[in-house]
Amino acid sequence: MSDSPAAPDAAEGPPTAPPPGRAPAAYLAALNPAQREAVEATEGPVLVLAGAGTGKTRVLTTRFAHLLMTGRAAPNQVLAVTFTNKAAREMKERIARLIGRPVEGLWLGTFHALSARLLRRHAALAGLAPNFTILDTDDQLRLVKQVAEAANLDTRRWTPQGLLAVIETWKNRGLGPDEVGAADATDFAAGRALALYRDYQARLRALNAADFGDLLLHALAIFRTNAEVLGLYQRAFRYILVDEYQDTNVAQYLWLRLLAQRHRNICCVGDDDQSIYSWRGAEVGNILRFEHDFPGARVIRLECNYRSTPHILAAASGLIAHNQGRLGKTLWTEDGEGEKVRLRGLWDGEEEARFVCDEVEALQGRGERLGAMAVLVRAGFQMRAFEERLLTLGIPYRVLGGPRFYERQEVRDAIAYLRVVANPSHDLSFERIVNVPKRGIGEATVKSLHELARARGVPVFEAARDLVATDELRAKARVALKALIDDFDRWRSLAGGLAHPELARTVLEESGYTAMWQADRSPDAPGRLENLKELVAAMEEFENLEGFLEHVSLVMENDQAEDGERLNLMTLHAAKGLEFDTVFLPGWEEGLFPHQRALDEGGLKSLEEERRLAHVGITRARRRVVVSFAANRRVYSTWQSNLPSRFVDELPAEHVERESEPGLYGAGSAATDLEEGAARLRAPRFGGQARLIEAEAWTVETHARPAGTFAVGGRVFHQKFGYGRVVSTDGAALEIEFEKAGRKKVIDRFVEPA
DNA sequence: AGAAAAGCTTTTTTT
DNA sequence: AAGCTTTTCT
Repeated sequence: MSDSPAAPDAAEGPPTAPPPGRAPAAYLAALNPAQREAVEATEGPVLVLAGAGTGKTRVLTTRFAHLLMTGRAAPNQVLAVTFTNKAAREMKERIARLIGRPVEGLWLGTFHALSARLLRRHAALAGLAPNFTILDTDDQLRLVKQVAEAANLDTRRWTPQGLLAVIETWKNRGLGPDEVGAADATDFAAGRALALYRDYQARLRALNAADFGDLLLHALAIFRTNAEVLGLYQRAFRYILVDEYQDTNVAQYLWLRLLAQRHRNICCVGDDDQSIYSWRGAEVGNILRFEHDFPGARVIRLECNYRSTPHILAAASGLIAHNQGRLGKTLWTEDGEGEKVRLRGLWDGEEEARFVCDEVEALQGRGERLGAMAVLVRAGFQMRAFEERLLTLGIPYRVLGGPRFYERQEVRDAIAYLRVVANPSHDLSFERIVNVPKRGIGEATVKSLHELARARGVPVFEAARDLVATDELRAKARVALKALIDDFDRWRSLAGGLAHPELARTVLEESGYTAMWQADRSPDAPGRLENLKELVAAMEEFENLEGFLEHVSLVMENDQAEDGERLNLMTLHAAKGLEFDTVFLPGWEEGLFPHQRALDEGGLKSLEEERRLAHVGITRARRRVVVSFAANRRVYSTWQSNLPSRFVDELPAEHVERESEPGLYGAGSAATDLEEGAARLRAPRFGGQARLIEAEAWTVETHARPAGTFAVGGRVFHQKFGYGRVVSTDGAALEIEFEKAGRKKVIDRFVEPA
């Protein structure tokens, strides 16, 4: 994010009048009518429902440029919010291209980056100093763990991760500890969760730190309690643009609503059919309720698709039409027919990988670019089979969306060192590296450090300084700790005279951190050293160490170089926003996609989200979609037989080319026993016609078990969980207390009376 | 403090 | 099954 110091109050001032009616600017002429409407509807609340491939980004950036070029707003009077730094960067570039020069002083960035910027200005109002640190996920977890342990929570029964998840849910909904009401209660930790949340927030404040959720929450709290500050920004931002509105959570919605209250010129762009992040707090409801939340809102639908062929579009539309809760759009295209969506059933996951990779080679042989093809999987573990096969065949590929650069252990360790150099009171960082590399400062030592620091209310680093002057510690630990403290003191004194990348290099050398990895003989050690070099190199772009550290937690990412022609391999989630000529969608099996866990835990809502995910997958393709499923798949240790996904049947038949091997529908079934399933599949194979009929008959049979076979209290048997008793029933959903596996929710067709 | 043993998990992921 | 984390042992 460009961080020009433009004060919001300086942004007030009469905008220059729009130029009198002339021929429409060239940038408008390039739009279709709906797009143009979305760009020109500058006043009042506007919801742009932008289906996949309908030119969403183009509308957003053109609208921004339009506001500037017509003089409706100065650059710092527009607030533009995105979800990822990548999206923000792209938008900035495209605006610059439209305007013809780079624009400075934009309030364009992610919710978090913008909130952080606001919060630095008004930190005191949130009880923080302006130089507060932003915790990453690792730090967060460590802190939650400390809080849980300090409160004597049984962390086996109630994991810190679980507690963090509860806290994040509250934060996503804009609830600080004092706003969590009875309705938001959770039975986590036997009702102690709220108190722990309070402790956690107190610890954050003591550390002068904010986690990601806090950035929004604190900004929100400031807006709510400080009319003056809110008014300042309400007046400053004449126009608000929001990208990916379907992904906003409640806190973000409230944030937007407060800021938009005065001018009411808020334009949200999104697609309810591409909402796939509810599990991390996104509320589809925000987009579904837009007209209600912003009365008088104009809704503009972008339905002309510039990406895919009619068959692909029709398949995607037919599928998504099975969802209930949606605003509804009809995508259309002027494109020529193209190929139907191909559908292929295979014996197992390996055969599926073989099939897909053969297809990739065949397409390559026909002159298709590898980089224009992608394999989109539901879950990470599916990738292994493809990688193996691709390596065998020598097809170059890249995996998108792996662990991010700044999430890597060695990068975090290095940053922790630098943080402690810059700020001795960064306890979490100090604790992280105090014994990395190993110095003989063990758990016991750290614990006493911690206790002392807490008792005296000083940073751990200070406590360490005091402690080494005493005989509290064992000689070995004391000497090591003393040496570390001296090191840090020395590095800090160096900080003035040394360029910060040079300082970083020195710290990593002298601390023994680099040496630790040089001595490490594991295969990934060289890569880690490489990453450390990259980190130091990345520092060059910042003016000083502080500047680097401020940005690192929010906006650092792995710049995956576009290194030539490679097949793209990624999860469906990671594919959102991308497009390819050819898209392979493997693993369309019940239990995998839709995922069993979504089915078990979230009911219809989750099923619909899974379906949206399928919709996202199909609409990534420009020209070719190949859907496949495997009858058998090895999941962890055991073989599992699977049915084709229900989504397969929801693809409209007239747009699908079924080319499955005979006999592959309907493997599995009540015969969860592998032998039986395998025997069925080894049986003589039928011709296409017969096979389909068999499959349908089978489907009817499995879905047709009469409801009410299971009464509360009845004893039942489940293939995976064993014997149990029915606790309650809710249609097809049974809650069963299993003798071995505990209480589970299962679907009735997976259990039988015992 | 460090090594060995035991245990646990395993959808999706940004900031 | 495997990889990682936590617990237990020395």
